[in-house]
Amino acid sequence: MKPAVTIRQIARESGVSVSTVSRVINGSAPVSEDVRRRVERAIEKYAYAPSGFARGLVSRRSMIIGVIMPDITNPYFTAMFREISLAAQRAGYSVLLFNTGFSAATAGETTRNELEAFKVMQEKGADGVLVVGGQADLVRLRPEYRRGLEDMANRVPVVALGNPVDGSRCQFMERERGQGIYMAVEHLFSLGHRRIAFVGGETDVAITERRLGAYGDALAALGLPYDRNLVSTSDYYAPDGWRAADRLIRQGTAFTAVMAMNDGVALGAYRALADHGLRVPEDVSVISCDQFFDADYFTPRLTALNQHNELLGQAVISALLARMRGDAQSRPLKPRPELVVRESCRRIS
Amino acid sequence: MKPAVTIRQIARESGVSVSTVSRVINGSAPVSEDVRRRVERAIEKYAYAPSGFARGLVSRRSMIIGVIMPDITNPYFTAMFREISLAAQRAGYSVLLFNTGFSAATAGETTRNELEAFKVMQEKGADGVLVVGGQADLVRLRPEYRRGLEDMANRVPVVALGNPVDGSRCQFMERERGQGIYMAVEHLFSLGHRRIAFVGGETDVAITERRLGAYGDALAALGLPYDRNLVSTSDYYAPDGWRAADRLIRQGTAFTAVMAMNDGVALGAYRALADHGLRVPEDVSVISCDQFFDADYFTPRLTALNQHNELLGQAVISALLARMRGDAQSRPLKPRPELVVRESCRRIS
DNA sequence: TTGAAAGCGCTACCAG
DNA sequence: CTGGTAGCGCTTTCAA
Repeated sequence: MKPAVTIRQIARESGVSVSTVSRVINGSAPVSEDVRRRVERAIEKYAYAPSGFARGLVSRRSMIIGVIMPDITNPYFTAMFREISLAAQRAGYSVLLFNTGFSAATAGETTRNELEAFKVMQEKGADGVLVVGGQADLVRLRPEYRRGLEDMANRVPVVALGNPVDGSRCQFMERERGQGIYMAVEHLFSLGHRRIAFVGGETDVAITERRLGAYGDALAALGLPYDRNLVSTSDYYAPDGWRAADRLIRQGTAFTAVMAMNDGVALGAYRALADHGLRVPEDVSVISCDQFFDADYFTPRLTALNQHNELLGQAVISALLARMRGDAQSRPLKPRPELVVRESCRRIS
Repeated sequence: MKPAVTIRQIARESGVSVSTVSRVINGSAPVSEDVRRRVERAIEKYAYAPSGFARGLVSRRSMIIGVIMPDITNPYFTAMFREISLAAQRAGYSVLLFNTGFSAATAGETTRNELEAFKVMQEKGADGVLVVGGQADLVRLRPEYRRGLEDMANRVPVVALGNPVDGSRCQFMERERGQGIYMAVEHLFSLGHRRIAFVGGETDVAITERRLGAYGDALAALGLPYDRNLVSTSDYYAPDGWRAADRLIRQGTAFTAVMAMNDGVALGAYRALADHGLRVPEDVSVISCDQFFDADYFTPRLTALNQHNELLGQAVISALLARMRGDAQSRPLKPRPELVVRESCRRIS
């Protein structure tokens, strides 16, 4: 590897002082046209890239935004990440991504990863950090986590998408409060369904609890009884949807419709249903509470709630950028869920 | 935001010199037990995090690995990223991820993003960088790209997963050379299929060209004619699979099986087939050339080539880490594709 | 419009 | 085993 070229070499090469080179790089003060050109030529010639270390040391800015997520493999996070990354780049920032592997089931071990991420963000001098899900999504946080999060928030602006912790210095933003669930239950109800199952999601995770709560409330509002045998939780992916639906079917609970936590879970549910000779939507209707990318390509096309995760991602990064700028806390837009009716739900009797 | 605490404050607080604090932080020299404890207590008390800027400036290491990918939304990249991220973290590195949005169709604009990423990696002092796909995957590279890549490779170890460029300082690694395609074609052939369509993928992208080449070769080896009406390219996602398959059907070309570029494309093809009243596998068999996460949950379960993208991710990051260590170039393991027979292909007449 | 010089926080070397 | 100190490459006064 060639040794990196420094500002001094550029200065020497163009016959000016380092201060002047710095000025042309940052446009921080007027420089004569002639000098500017000479300097730019030298920079070009040596493919000079100013050292972020040195810059950061004096400017106290890294132009790095940290993003901490549990599982980039999950389309929900992926969709958000894409927006975050895009907005960050547009604003001139690079993104340091930590994929923590956090899951409620393994919180004992995976919390370490999150704490480690918090520490690293401070070390790298991130100008702002986004905590998306993970332990922040849990109903109850571990004390170490709270402390770690707070330590970080004391040093750098942080926006967390998760369950609010009061007295915290981070700004918390929440996902939908369950309004979408009402729409879904009502849709199913209007189609004649009375035995509506809920499938997928992990207990203790705020979003699951919230949706389950909304599901119960919606049933109650419609005068339907709440039957706990109709809820089969597991996790957020296709295998979990399969498992949860399979369990539901085997246990013999009668139902005519299933609400799946998201498209992944719905896919698994489709599969489990088919395995038991049940057709969608002829025998069972399926609706997803969180649409991913391919709902429109499922067979049958999947009726789903579009939670506008891209907008959520945009909202979260905007809030962080605003916070970094020191702007007054803008009222964050909370995307409103939208029911997209496709082919997986059917009117019955 | 509280001002960051520095090593001097820790030194003062624990009544020792900064050198000593540095020693306990880095374990770079023996320190008496008593002193070590005092220092550690102070570090803990102030939640001290050493400045990566200052450290990097002197040590010339950032403990950052850069990853440049075109689309984190694509499960192929996502699967690789997860492995990369995991291995990097294990080795003590953080990951700076650039999602460039590169696509062959918009190379004109998106190449800028890649070049920008190269520059940023140098500025941030990445200790190594991984270029996964993007323009590196194209059959022909733009000169600016080559230059940008080379400039970066002159300063930092880089491993690129893509079409090899000779005379380059980056280490190139390639994805499968089409062996899997033979297996797929043979499988279909052995099931009695003679009219095998190829769907999805963008022309000019190395992997597509390679697979198309292998497809042609396999047909030839089996004594089957190559009918260009049987190939319908588009892109790598479900909508593209739909479009390509739909076009194929509408144009009236006869076929009994389709090879889809990947699971996303296969999903779209399933959909297009269904839209035309064609059943899988009764009327048409479908096979995917690149299995993603949910093949086993499709209905019917999707027969696919497992290209072991996770292993690829591991191979790529291992190669980079080795390169960073200055190890001799280890012969990189190239995962061998594996045909996973499920339910989407059927024996015919 | 330009240059000189003082650090930013840390590591590493040199003394002791 | 410990402390002092010289930079690392840059930005930012302060003078000229």
